[in-house]
Amino acid sequence: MGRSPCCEKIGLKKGPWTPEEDQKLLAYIEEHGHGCWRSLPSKAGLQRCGKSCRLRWTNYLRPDIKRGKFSVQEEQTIIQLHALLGNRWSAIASHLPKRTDNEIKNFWNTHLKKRLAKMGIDPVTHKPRCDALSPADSHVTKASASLSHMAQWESARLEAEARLVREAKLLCFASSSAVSLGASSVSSAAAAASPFQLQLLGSDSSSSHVDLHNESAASSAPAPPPCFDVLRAWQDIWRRGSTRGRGEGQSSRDGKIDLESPTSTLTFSEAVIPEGAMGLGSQHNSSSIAYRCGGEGDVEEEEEVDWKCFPKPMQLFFGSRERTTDGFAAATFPVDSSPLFGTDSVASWLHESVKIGSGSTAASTIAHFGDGFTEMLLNNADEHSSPEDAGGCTHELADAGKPNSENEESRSYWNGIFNLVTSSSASNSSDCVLV
DNA sequence: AAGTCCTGCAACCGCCCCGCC
DNA sequence: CGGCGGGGCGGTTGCAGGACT
Repeated sequence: MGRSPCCEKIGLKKGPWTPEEDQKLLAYIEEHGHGCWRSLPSKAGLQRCGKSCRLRWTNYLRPDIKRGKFSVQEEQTIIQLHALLGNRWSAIASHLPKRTDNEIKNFWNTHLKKRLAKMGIDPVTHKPRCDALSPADSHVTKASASLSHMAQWESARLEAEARLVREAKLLCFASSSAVSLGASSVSSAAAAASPFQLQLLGSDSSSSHVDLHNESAASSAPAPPPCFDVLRAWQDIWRRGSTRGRGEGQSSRDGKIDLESPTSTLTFSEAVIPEGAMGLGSQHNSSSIAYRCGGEGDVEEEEEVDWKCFPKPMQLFFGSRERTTDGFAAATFPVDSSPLFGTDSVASWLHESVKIGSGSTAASTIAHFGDGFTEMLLNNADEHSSPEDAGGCTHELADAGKPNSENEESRSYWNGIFNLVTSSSASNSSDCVLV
C-alpha cells in the first residue's frame, strides 16, 4: 500500500521555487498547456516532479488566481461553507473561483479557526462549545442541532449537485454548441450552488460568479438562461426523489442520487409536526414547484415534487406554495401552532416572508428564508426554554427589533449560513427565479 | 541589538479516486 | 476484473519574516 513519492528520484529539486523555474513552467504551460504533469518537467526543462509543478501552477502561477487579503465577504463565505461542507477545501474553493483550496485552507487554519474559537464556537462543528454553555444556552444547542441537520442535508445536496454539474458539463461538451460553452461555464460556477442560488449565476454584481457568466455571455451566441442546465439537473433530482421511496441511500454511480442527509440525527417526527401545520395534508404529499427562468422568453418548468423526500423544514417552506397570476408563488399558511417549531412561529415568519415576497418577487421570499428559518428555530428554542414566552405569534418579529441576548451572535452566525445558501436569490430576479 | 516566539504560507506527503489497459 | 498510473485532495511540515521580550 502507498505509492512511493513521485519525486523520490535523485536529482529532482524540492523546496521553494525560483523565479526562473516559475518562468519556465509558465512559459511551457502557456505554449503547450500542462498536458501530462508527469512528463511536463522534462519537457519544460525543470528538475521537479510533475506533482510539484502541478501544485505550483494551481496554487501560485495560474493567471486566474486572486491573491492578497481575503475580503470580509470571502471570509464569511468560507466560514459558512465550512459549516456546510467541512474541510472540503476544493469544494469551498469552487465557491470562490479565484482562490485556491490551499489558500483557503491556510487562511482557515491560521485565521478563521482561531477567530471562531475565540467566539466560543467550535470550528469543527460550528456549534457553540459545550463547555461554554450554561443551561440557559441549551436553546442555542437545540437550534444548532436543527441547523446542523439542515447543514448536513445541504452538504449532501451540494455534493449531488456538483456531480450533476460535472455530468452536465460532459454533456455540454459532447453537444459542442455555443450554448454548452456558456452553460458549462456557468455550471462550474454553480458547482455547488443551491437551487436558491441559481439566480446568482445571472448578474450578481457583487460576486465573482458574474465574471464567469459575463465571459461566457461575451463569447457565445445567445444562450438559454444560464440556470437552465442546473435547473434541469435539479428537476431530475427531484423527479428521482419523487419516484423513489424515501430513505433509500443511493450512490451517484448508477445515476441515482441520494439527497437525504447522510448522517442525519435530528428527527422531524411526524408526530410532532401536525400535517396541517406543515401545509401538507394527506392530499398534499406532492406539491407543485415551478421554475421561472429569464426575463423575456421565459422558460418555465413545472414539476411535481414529493416534498417528503426533503427534510421537514424544506417541505414546510416549499410544500404549500401555489402559483399566482404573475408567475410567482404565493403561499398559504395555516396559522396553526406547531409543537416542534413553537406557537405560531412557523406560520408567522413564513407569513411575513411571503408578504415581502408577494410584494416584489418570490426571490425576496426565498431570500428571507434563511433569516426566517433561523429565527424560527431560535425562537422556537426560546419558547421551549421559557414557557412564559410561548404564545405570541408575533414575538419573534418583535424580537427582530431588540437585540435581546448573546443569542444574537449565534443567530446572525447561522443566519449567515442560510443567507449564503439563499442570499443570491435576492440579488437577481431576472435570470432565474425559483418560484 | 540579540534571541526567542509566533504567524503565515508555500510546498510536500500520503492517500484516494478514477480512467485506462 | 484487477492492476497501474495520473491527478486531485486534505493534512502536515518547514521556513521566512515579523513581533515580542
